[in-house]
Amino acid sequence: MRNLDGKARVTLADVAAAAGVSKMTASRALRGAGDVSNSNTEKVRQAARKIGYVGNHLASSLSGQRSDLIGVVVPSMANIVFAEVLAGIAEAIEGSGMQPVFGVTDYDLDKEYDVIRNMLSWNPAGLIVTGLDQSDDAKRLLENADIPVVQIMDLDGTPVDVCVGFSHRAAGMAMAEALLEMGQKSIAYIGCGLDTDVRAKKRFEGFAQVLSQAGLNLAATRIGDSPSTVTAGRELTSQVLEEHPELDCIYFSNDDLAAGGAFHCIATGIVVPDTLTLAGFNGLDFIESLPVKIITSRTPRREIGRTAANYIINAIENSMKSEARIVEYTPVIGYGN
Amino acid sequence: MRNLDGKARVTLADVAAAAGVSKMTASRALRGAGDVSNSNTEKVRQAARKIGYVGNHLASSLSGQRSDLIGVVVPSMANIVFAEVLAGIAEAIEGSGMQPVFGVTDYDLDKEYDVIRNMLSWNPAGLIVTGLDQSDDAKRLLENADIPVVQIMDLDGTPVDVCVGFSHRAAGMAMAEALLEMGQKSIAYIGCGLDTDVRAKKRFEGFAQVLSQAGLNLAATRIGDSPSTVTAGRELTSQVLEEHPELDCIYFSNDDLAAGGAFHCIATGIVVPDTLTLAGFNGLDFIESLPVKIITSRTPRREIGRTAANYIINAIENSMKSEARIVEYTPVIGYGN
DNA sequence: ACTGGTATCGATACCGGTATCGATACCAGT
DNA sequence: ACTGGTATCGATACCGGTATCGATACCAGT
Repeated sequence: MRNLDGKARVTLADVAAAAGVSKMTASRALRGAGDVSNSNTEKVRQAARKIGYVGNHLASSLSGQRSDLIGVVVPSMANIVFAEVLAGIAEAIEGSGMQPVFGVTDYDLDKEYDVIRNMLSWNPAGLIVTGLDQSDDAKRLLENADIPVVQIMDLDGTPVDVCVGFSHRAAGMAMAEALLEMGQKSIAYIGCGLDTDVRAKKRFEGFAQVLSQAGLNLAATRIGDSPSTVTAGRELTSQVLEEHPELDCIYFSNDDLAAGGAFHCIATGIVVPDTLTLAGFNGLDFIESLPVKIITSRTPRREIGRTAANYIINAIENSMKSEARIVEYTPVIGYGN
Repeated sequence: MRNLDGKARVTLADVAAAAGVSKMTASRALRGAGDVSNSNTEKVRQAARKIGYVGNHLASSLSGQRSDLIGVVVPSMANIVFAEVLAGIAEAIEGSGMQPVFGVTDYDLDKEYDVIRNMLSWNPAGLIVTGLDQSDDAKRLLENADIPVVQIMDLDGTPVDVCVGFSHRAAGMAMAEALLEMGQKSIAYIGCGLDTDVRAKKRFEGFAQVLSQAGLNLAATRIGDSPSTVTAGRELTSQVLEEHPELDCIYFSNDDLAAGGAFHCIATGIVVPDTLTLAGFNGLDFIESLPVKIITSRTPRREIGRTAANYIINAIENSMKSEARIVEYTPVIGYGN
């Protein structure tokens, strides 16, 4: 790396020399670490500005035995939900001097282990990991990491440290109750990728449980292998309705699929929600703008990201790991927003 | 950080001791750097595995004068387009030992400068930055960074180093030509946030230029301040059509707005595309599943991310910065996919 | 004049790796 | 027996910061 003049990198030693103090004093002055006179602090700051000192996070992190990196592990980036989580994290981190690094697991436990392990080798200040269902090996890594670890987006399980999210099981149950209360009788379920997306599966289980407790069986269950896309939702809905034209309600594993269902209904003239009620999950922004009303559970993705990042920042500033703590959100059921 | 037994971190020195060689030999063996006998290589590998050595990227990066971090700067994470770019980057990086770090600029030039500067202080191996329109200060940082820099998603301007993307101006022009060829006469434009989203603005300019060269003025132009959301698109479309019911075509600054327009039409019974043609930009996956056909320009977001990351990885492995190079994609106009 | 406390500063060691260079051993060729 | 080359290894210095501890100066109180 070169500085603005194309010379070799400007180091703290250069600043110290320019200010006429020792490296140590320069270091303290720039960090505001105290034990420096006002006049020297000012001299160092001016020198740093003048010669364009930037600082080297690698060095300070190595020396300080802790980096300013915050590791974020998400299952997918093709899903707007996790992108919004990252947005919340970036928002909370901004101005704190921390830097978020991310890894994608593709809903694969082995890959997740590798990603976590690789992240730990950066000595991050904290880790934000999606979900509670890591492999045992991965959990052990997290437990022994000796840094704040926040597991997000789920509550159904035993957190390693702190946990910020909501219960998917409860969310599925709540949706079942809401639909039953609306008087739905012939209810189908459509989902995708339940073998890898454990949280979608939890919702499904909670949903089915409430129905069966109410003495109702799912009129149809259709679980696809493809990713949860609008296109898949439209296709699966078409298939299910062909076999079960009598349905009066479909619960989808998420809003993308549900939107696909809505599009199928619009295209084929099925009146939603009068003839057929559609329900999704997440409360994506565009749901409220759809030309037909579909029900969804609004989840606070961005807020979860923000809360998780803030927790880590606080834990670092107070240089301590708090006792295990859980922040629970409750998805709100409604028509879009 | 602690190892699996709760002891203090396992270092290379521990591995070396366990294998009965020097740190240097252990280092070489684990990196496959040569100059190590086969027997010692094996001993070191086994020792490392046995005591659970993980390595410390901070130390190796600092020592090696270059980190394995790849910095990624995007304007927003609430937009699925950039999330997909990140997905492509993560995909390409996987298994290379690199780690992506990201920063969000919120379309703010000052914030962008800060983010870039902050990233450089991590001595990244390379930088992927969205767009060509950084501030002069930020450009100077990039030019002097002495690492591969890839600017993505745009081609209209002068790249600092390598450039992977497409021309937004040309994309806007192409869409105008396509719509003219279809016989559209009374064309409106609806966009959001053009003062900050320079790429959307370039598309608009190219679009308007072709129309005016064809002797056509925009029948209406509506530029909102809100973010480009489906909801905003629906609302703005409603407003524009109220004032200009005679329109036969609307070009939106992106697919989200266009989808909002489509939803408005569906809700109010306007037949798309027979009565009103709608055109967007990006080719988001769900466009092809909409119950009405809208035109869009499909952009290879994921591929751009992948290409950019691969370029950096190659540049590092060949330990050289190639001459300035441009990878140009051409968005494909059509109905969805 | 002496004592104890506070403010300020810098020398030194260290974080955990890698680059560099010299040392050593061994071998083939003459 | 001597020479030159190659393979292998490790001592040392270094990357650019920060923690720690001791040194110094200065001041107020007696």
